[in-house]
Amino acid sequence: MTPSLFPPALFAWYDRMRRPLPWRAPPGAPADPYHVLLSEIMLQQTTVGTVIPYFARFLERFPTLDALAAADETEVLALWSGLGYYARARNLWRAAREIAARGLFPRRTEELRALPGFGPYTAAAVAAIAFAEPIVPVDGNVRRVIARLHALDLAGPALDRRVRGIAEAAAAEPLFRARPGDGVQALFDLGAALCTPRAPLCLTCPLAPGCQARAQGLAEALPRPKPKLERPERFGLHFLVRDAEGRVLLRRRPASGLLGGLWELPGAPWRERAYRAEDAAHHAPLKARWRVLGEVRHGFTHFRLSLLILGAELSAFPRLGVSEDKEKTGEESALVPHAPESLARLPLSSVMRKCLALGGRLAQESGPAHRAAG
DNA sequence: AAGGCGGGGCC
DNA sequence: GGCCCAGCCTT
Repeated sequence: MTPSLFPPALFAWYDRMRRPLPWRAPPGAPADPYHVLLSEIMLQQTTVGTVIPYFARFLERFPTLDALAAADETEVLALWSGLGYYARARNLWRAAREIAARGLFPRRTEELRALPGFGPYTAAAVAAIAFAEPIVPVDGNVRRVIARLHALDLAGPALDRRVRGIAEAAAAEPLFRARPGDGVQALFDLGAALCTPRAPLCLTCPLAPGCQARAQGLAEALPRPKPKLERPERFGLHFLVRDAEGRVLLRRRPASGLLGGLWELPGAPWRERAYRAEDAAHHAPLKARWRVLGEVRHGFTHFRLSLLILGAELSAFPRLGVSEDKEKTGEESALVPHAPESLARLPLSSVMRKCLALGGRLAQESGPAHRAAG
């Protein structure tokens, strides 16, 4: 007897417990496709609590999909600053432009899948939530719920294949076909509130009666965690230099790759060996009396980063930006002075905002320049 | 199939 | 500290 993914108890629980998230329409009302699209892109590998303030700011600045499509890519990237996975911002902007140019919002999974940044999950989620297509998007929540409901003691691609098959079969269940958007969001809420990765609250779970992992005492043990990959340490050396007006020298990273298109403090390439303050002479963007401002640590998905930050104050910047556009030649992009009040509207990563926060120490303590790190 | 791609909240 | 999150893309 295969358990149902969408029993009546699930909808009853959802109708009582559903989270009033800002992109959700009131019960019974149709969801705004633009709101659903925007939230789903933001929610990729990102928690609800993190997304909510970003979602609000985006809607305030870009109330409609057409407004987003008409914006500059850089402004979208700036509004995305701190949210991470910045390719999402570019893809979101490109997707909005494609939809606006076409004049019709794609409604089916197949059409949504063609938009940039729309993989199998996001396409299915938008189709189900915004357009009531009976398809079950498989995210981390759904994978966990299904793995437990069917006691799938698998991992990796094998688990994904089984889960996908079960999700496709579940899409045929009558209760789900009557309320596809509520059905998938019920699974999300279930995964967030009850069927949690650790310490699941099976006692009040509407799926508990049919849950095979629960019956076998395996609920918390499934799904099996992926083997952990090691995170190597990398080191950088960056320079925070200000002129008398408080302007900071920044450069733009290449448009693709890590932190693509974001501004950063000039510095030396990130490497496996630590830098010392003495390396300033070789890597500094200009001649100055550099002081150690501090060390900034930051964790990325696949490596840890430790940045040594040197600072200096100049009365005025020397002539900068010899070449207008060096990016095509593969060289570093030009240094550009930025006023402090403009930083909030600039595409900046969280790690660089940490570095800039050390700038407060520039104005203080007028002691002698440090000669060494640590 | 595997790895690059952010960041923060939680235990 | 490690783990996980409403994943996608490239190789």
